[in-house]
Amino acid sequence: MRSSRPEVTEFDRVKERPGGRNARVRQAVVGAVLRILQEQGYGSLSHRSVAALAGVDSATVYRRWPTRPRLVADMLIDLSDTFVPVPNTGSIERDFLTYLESITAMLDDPGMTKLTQALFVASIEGDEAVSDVLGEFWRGRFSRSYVMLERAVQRGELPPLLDQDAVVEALVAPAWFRAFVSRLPNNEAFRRRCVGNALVMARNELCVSEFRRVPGEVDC
Amino acid sequence: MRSSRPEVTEFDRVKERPGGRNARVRQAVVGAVLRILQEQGYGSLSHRSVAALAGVDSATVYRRWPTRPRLVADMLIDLSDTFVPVPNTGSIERDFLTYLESITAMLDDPGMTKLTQALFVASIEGDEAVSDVLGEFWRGRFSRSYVMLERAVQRGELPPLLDQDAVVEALVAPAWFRAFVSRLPNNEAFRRRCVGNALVMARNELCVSEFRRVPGEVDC
DNA sequence: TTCTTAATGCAACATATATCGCATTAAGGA
DNA sequence: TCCTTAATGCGATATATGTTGCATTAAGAA
Repeated sequence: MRSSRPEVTEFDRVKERPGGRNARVRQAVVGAVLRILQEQGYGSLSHRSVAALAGVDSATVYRRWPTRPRLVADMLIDLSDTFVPVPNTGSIERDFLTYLESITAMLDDPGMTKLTQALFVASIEGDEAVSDVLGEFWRGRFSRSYVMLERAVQRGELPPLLDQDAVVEALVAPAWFRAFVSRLPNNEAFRRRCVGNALVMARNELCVSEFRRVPGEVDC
Repeated sequence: MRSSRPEVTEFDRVKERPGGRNARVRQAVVGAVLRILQEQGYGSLSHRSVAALAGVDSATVYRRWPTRPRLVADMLIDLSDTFVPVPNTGSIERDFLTYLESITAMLDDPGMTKLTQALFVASIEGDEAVSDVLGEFWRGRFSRSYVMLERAVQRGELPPLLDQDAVVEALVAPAWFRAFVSRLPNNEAFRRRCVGNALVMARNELCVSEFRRVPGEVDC
């Protein structure tokens, strides 16, 4: 079954007008979305509220961003600055601890908490395209931290790493888990334990990932 | 400033009627919430849809559960059966792997995915009381898995553990992180790596958590 | 400048969500 | 059994959320 839409040649495509008013409206809307999310949270994000803050008509917002998750996803594309700076202290232990402290500070900051929660909800409520955008966003954030690992390898603090995701996940995943799932407290002892775990993992990566082949030697 | 509500004695408290119709309505509503969440997801959960499926009036649902997150939280209180069985294979390595496979299977199952996502959204959109209920729910789920650790300690596979949360988090937090944040693929190699990491951590817990006091001996 | 037309603003409209008053129902006690 | 009254069902109402038609505006090309 083919669509009932009449066939069109490529020349029939809509002429887009990316410059001028088009871009101005997008900038205003996207900025309004960010402000509303940080100051009030996802529950206060509506096409109406965004339109009012951006100074455009709500019908315009509806036409270009049919759902709330798309508003969030499009806002995110412009959010190029990082939330979390990647430290460079000269020691991988201190780098890890500083980085994790920044992550947990971000997860505790009210504005960032609201924004992060909004990304979660948008990712869940949105369609496949939206969750792809958000997943790509987070992967980009965390891949920036790989430079910490590379510097440590160059300094000889760590062996060459096979899987950088694995080490960064060991460092930060428990903090996210506590913030959003178990809601256990996120204190200094907890962060030190995560740092120690990530370090052990990075130093014994081969052994850890293939533990089943050398069952007696798991702890290296 | 005191409330304008007239003072009341304890005897004036509302007489509750927990049995009979009261309980019947609650059971019908809570069951409807669970069905809607598993079959359609949080986006389809409305007081109207719940009322229709439960066979009660929507005003009744509004009166007893003013918000959607409260519907979810109250449903959860009745959900006493575990999502994830705790294995007992006789080997902590196999226990860990089986348990993590169950977790990831749960995170992949469509019905459970919708339900879990709904818990997330409800926790974010709801008030403090709701997120407390959901946090308590998850902590209860994961504390059931401590028995795996205790059996391993009794068998002599693991040393006595100081912090069971830490080990379980090392095992499961990366899977949650991938499912909801980075959306990286969740394959066999990944799960084995998580198991190996949790094992190393459990076997070197003291060393890991206090790495800063013995910097040269971090890898034990 | 003038012309074409995509995009906007505006208003009317439709539907969904939430609240309230009131008559009716039924649980639990006398 | 009858009585009291908390809880429900029903309808009216208010507000929020989306959609559509159309005249107007302004970007980009001639």
